[in-house]
Amino acid sequence: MKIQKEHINKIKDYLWEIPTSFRPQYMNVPARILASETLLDEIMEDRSLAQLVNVASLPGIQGASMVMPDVHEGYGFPIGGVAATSYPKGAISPGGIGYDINCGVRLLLSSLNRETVQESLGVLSRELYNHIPSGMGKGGSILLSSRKMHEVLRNGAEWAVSQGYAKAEDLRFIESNGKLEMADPRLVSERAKQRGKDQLGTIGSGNHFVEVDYIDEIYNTNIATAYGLECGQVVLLIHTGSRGLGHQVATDHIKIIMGAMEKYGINVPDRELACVPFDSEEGQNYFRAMCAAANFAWCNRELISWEARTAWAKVFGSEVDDLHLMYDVAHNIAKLEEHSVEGKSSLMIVHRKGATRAFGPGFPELPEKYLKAGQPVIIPGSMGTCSYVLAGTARSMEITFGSCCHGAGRRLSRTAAKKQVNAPVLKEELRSRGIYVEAGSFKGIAEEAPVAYKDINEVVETVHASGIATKVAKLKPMVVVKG
DNA sequence: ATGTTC
Repeated sequence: MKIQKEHINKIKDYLWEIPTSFRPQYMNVPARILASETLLDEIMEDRSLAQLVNVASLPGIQGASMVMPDVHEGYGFPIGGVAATSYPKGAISPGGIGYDINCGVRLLLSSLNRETVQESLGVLSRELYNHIPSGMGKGGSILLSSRKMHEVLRNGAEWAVSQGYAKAEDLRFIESNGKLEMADPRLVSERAKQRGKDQLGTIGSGNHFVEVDYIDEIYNTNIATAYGLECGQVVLLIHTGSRGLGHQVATDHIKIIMGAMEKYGINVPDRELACVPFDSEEGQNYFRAMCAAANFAWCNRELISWEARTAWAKVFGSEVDDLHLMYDVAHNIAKLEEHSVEGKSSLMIVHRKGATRAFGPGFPELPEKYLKAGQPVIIPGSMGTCSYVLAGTARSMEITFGSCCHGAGRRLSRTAAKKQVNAPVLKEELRSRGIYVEAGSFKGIAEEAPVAYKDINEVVETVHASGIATKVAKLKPMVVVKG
């Protein structure tokens, strides 16, 4: 099934729709695309839209299946996708969350400015690289006993605080306070726990990174002030997830759910969309295991922050009590949330895969000082390009179930990128532009080259212009640490 | 994304 332009209707600027009449035999709702004309052309080159149409067939799906402007194809669901299903009988589908459960990003703020750190960048990049293990299969300095693993899976970021690795004030600035109460560690397999036991405080590989940036431009002074952002300020960006543990949770439960579908009479057009009713035994077991893996990921980002703070103190002096958490947002997760479709409000299971939550002003979970501004939305660009901070809006609740894009989004496969990119040359090029790259392998650099990604500016302009989030600040990189 | 095919 190849989707052509003629199948897509323009609803309004930046919003497109494939109606249910395209595949009436299985689309339960329309499929919607948030994109500029340019990005839509790019999106049509891979299988993203075919996958988006498939998602519209999920049992109990509400409103529309949706993709953000950074969408690209993934396992079953497109990455950059949002699907809300009715609670409690609608589908839960692990493919709608992805293998890297609670992959997410956090932003830490320093009190230093660009000029002050300039001379220390070489030392800083090496200290960060040495303190934060990166790369495929890499372990860290903490080895969790099975008792402690249980505590991490149960308590998330809170565990890091209880062990003295983090400040209690961090917790208020993490989505869901870094802990999903539904987590049940007993539903995480022994094998998943084994894979994860030495992975706290490690970034992994692929698009995961730790980056030092400075704030290049402020677009909205009021919101920037509420978030604590100033022009020229040095900040730290961390992007990673639940590592091998979350991957194993997804693997284990996808297998179980594939085997259970038939007994619930569920038929989906792609086996990678495997799903069961949320309130079924298999659905609950997956969801509770997913929550535990999400907690592991939050604890992981907390431990990486601890390592970064340690490296920071070493370079800038131990008297610097710096790097305060601005916010930590998940972009691969399912959440139970109240949303409104056609004027009727109800509880839904919101699957976000490569999409961040972007709740508007007044949302009670927000820290008090962000209440009027709305939820911070952190959007990393590709390596060496810029990143953005935006704020969620009331509008996002109307069109995207309170969601926004999560990054630049791939446009070339990893294999295609490796063919096109000369990694040592790229590293030199970035260095000549003042960007220090510390990476475990040239392979990683080639796969993450800017040419392999969409234009982050175009993606951010799209979400800003469509009103689902509002631009607050632009970040430019100085140091990139990768696996 | 991932001890990149237990």
